[in-house]
Amino acid sequence: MDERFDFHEIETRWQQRWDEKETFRAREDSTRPKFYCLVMFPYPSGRIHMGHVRNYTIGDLLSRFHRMRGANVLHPMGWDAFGLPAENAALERKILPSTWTYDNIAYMRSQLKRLGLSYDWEREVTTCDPAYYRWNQWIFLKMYERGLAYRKLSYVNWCPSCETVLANEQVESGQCWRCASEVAQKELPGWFLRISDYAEELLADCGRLADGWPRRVLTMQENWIGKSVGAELHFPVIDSDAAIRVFTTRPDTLWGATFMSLAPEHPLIRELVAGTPQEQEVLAFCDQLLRQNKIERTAVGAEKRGMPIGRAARNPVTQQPMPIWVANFVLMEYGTGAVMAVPAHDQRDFEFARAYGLPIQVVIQPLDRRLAPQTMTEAYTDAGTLVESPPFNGRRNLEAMEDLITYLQAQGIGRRTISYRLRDWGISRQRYWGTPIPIIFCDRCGAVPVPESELPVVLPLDLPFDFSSKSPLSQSPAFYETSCPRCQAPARRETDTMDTFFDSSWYFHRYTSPGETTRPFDPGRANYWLAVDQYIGGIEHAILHLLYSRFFHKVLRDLGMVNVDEPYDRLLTQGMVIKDGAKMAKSKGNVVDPESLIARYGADTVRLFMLFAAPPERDLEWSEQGVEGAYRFLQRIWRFAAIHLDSLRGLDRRKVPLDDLDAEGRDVKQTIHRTIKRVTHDIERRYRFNTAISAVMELLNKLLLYAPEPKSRPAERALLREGLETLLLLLAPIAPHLAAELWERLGHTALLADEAWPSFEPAYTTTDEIELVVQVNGKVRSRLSVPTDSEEEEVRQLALTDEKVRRWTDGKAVRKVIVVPNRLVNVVVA
RNA sequence: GCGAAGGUGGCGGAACUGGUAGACGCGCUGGACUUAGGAUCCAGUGGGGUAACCCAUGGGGGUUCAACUCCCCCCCUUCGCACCA
Repeated sequence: MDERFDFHEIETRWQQRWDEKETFRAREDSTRPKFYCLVMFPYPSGRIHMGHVRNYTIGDLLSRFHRMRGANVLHPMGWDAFGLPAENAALERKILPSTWTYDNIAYMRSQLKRLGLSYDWEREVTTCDPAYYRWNQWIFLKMYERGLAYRKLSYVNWCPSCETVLANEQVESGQCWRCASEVAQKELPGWFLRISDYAEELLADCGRLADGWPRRVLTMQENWIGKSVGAELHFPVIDSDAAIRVFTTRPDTLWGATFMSLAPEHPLIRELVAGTPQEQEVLAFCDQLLRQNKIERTAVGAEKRGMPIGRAARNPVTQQPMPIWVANFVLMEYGTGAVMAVPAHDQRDFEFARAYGLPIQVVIQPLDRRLAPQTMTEAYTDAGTLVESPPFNGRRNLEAMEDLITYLQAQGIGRRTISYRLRDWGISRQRYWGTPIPIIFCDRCGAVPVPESELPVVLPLDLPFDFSSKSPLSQSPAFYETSCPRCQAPARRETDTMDTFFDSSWYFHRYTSPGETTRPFDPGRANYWLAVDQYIGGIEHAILHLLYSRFFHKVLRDLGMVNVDEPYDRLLTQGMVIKDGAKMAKSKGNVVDPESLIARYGADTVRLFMLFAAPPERDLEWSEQGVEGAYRFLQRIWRFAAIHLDSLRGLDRRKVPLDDLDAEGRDVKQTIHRTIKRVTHDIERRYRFNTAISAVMELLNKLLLYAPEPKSRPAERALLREGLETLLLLLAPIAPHLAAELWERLGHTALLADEAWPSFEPAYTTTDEIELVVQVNGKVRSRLSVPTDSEEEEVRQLALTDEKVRRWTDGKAVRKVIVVPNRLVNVVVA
C-alpha cells in the first residue's frame, strides 16, 4: 500500500460507486424512522462558494450520520434558478438567461458531486423548469380563489433609470443595487399575497419552534410580525362625509388628541384638499416627501416636517376640531397611515407639536408630580391618572383601558383591534426571468385567472429581449396577446413575473415527489417525509425565506395537502465563512475558490476543515494552515492503516478475546468506547462537529502511541482492528471517501455508508483508576490515583494524609472537607 | 434607542448539570532521521519566577469550600430592528 493516499483517484472512484449502487436513493418506507435533511438550495450563479460548501458539508454529515443510525434519509438538492442575475448576464454576454442558467446548473452540479455529497439526485428540482413553475402558477391560482392573492395599487420602490420595481431587499441604503440611482416611491398596481391573514398563527407558532430553532431567528420573526393590541378609532372630518381611521395602542389618550397626522400617500389628502386654495401647495409637499429617499425620510433622527392641509377632523370625545397635517414620519404601510396626535403623551407628536406650535393637552398625570404643557420638555409616556377625560377622570389609565375601549365601542367611535407590522407580500416583478403570473386582463371581465387546464403559462425562451429596460414581457406581443378565457374577447396577459421567493417557498414539498405531473406534489409522500427534521442554511434568510415558506406551508395545509402545521422542526443557521475578518466577497478580493482547494487537497480535507475549524453556528475564519492540518490528519490515518492493514485483515473485531490485554491495551479499549460515546453525543445532541472531530483525533493519537508497529499477539491485533474500524465508522460522515476506501481495504465487501453506526459498551467507558485532584482552600495541591467509585471516607483519609496536602494543612485546623466523587477533594483550613 | 449573540494563549477553538482553565488543531522552539526538508517522528509551548510558588477566562463588585460557568454594574465587538402610532 502506498505511503500517501491518492485522494483524487479514491474520491472519483467512490463517487462513481455510490452513484452506480444508488446508495443514497430515498424511498418511502413506513417501517423505518424517516429523517428529512434539507439544505438551502443554491442560486446557480456560476460556481459554488465556501458558504455553500459549509452548508452542504454540515447537511451531508447529518444525513450520513442518521443513515448509519438506521434512519430512512431524504437528502435532496435543487436550484433556485429564477432571478435577475440571469438577465444581467444575458445583457453582458449576449446569451439567453435560460442558457446561462442551465450551463451554470450543469457546472455547479458537477462541483457538488466532487464534494461527495450524499444527495438523491433523482429528486433534483429546478425552479425555472416549466414542470416546476407551473405549480407556482397553480398555487397562485388556489390562493387567488381563496382571496389570498389580490391586486392593488400601492407605493413601491421604483428605480427611474432601470424603469423597474425593486424589492425592499434590492434597495441598498436608498439606492438601486444595479445602477445606484436614488430609489423613489411610485404608485403602481401589483399582486399581493395575504400573509397578514396568517400573522397571528405565524407568531403563535414561533413558541412551538422554540426547541429546534435558534432563539434569535424566532425573535427576528416575532419582531418582524410585530403584533400590537389597541383600537381602531374613527374621526369625522368637519364639513365632509369622510372619516379618518386611526390605529392606536393608546386609546386612553384620546382626550389629549389635538391634531391628526397623515402619511403623504394617504388617499384622503387628495380628496380633502380638492378645490381648496392650498391644494397645489399641499400636493406639492406630499410629492416632495414621496420623492425623498424613504430611509432618510423615516430615519429615527430625521427632522419632523409637516404641513396643514387646511381641513380638520373632530375629536369624537372632546368635540374639539383637530387640524389635519401631512407628516413625514407617518408610514402609510403601518396601521391605517393616519395617526391621532397626542403630543403630551407621544414623543413624536410632542416634537411635531413643538415644531409647529400645535396645542398640547395633558390627559395623564404622573403620580408624583403635575405636568403642565408649557413646561414639558418631552412627552410623558408612562402610566398615570386620567384627567380631562370626563367619564374616566381619576382612574389609572392602564386599569381603565378595557372599560375605555368598551365605552368607545358603545359610542360607535371605534373598536378593539390588533395591528401587525407584517405587510402583505408584494410579489409582482417587472422582470423577465421569473414565473409568469397566470392572469389575463380583459376589458370587459377584468382580471381573469388562467384556467388550470391551460397551465403552465410558459415563459418564452427565445425572444431577443433587451433586458436593460422595462418589463421585457410587456414588450412582447407574442407573449401578452391572448383572448379572455371567460368571454373570448381579445385580452392581455399579465406581464409581471413572480418574486423568486415564491419559488423557494415550497421547493422542499416538491422534493418529496418531484415527478408529479398532475399536482404540485403527492400529499401522501409529502406527509411521509414532512416536517423537515433538520433545515440548514445561512442566517441571512432568517426572516424572508423562512417566514414566506412557513406561510406557504400553512396555506398548503389549509388546502389539505399537508397535515403538519410547521414545515421545519429544527433549524441550524450556519455562520459565514470569513477571511481576514471579513465576509468573502469579490469586491473585497478575499475569495477562496472551493474548486481549486478540492483539486489540491481533495474533498475529504475540505469537508474536514469546514467541520473542524469552528462550531457550525459561528463564523468560520478561513485558514490555509488549518486546511493543511486537516490534510495531515487524514494522511496520518492513511499511514496508520498502511502499517497495520496486512496484520489486521480477516480478523473480526466482534469475535476476539480482549480479556488478556495489559493495562495499556485496556486503556485503548476504553478510549475507543469513550470516543464512540463522545462523537455520537456531539453530533446527535450538541451539533458540535468540531469537538466530535477532536475526539476522533485523540483516538488516532492513542492508537498511534499504542501501536507504532504491527502487533503480533491476537488480542492486540483484535484491539487494533476494533480501534481502526471504529475510527473509520466515526469518520464515515466526515471524510467519507477515505473512510470507505480503508474500510474496503480491511476486507469488507459491504459499503461503509450502509454500515451501522458503532455503539459503545458502557462498561468500557469508565476507567478502573482515576486521578483525583486534591485542593486546599480551592487551590490544587496534589493528585491521587484511586480506584473509580472509591468510598468517600476512604478518599477523605487519603487526601488528608497525603504528604503534599499536609504541607499546607499542618498546624491549621481543618474546617471542612468536600469530596466530589471521582472528581476532587477540597480541604478547607482556617 | 430596542433586541440578540459574543469577548478565554501568538491564532482557530475546548471545558457536558459550578468541581484539574487552555482538550484538539494551527503556529512557534529544540532535537532525531536526512544531500536537503516546506515530508515524517520525538520533546516542549498561557504569563512571571532559579525554585517553592504566584498571577491569569473584557473590567469592577457579589454568592460559594469552589466561578469561564450563577447574580449586579460597566466597557468593547458583531448582527438584526429602527419615528410601528
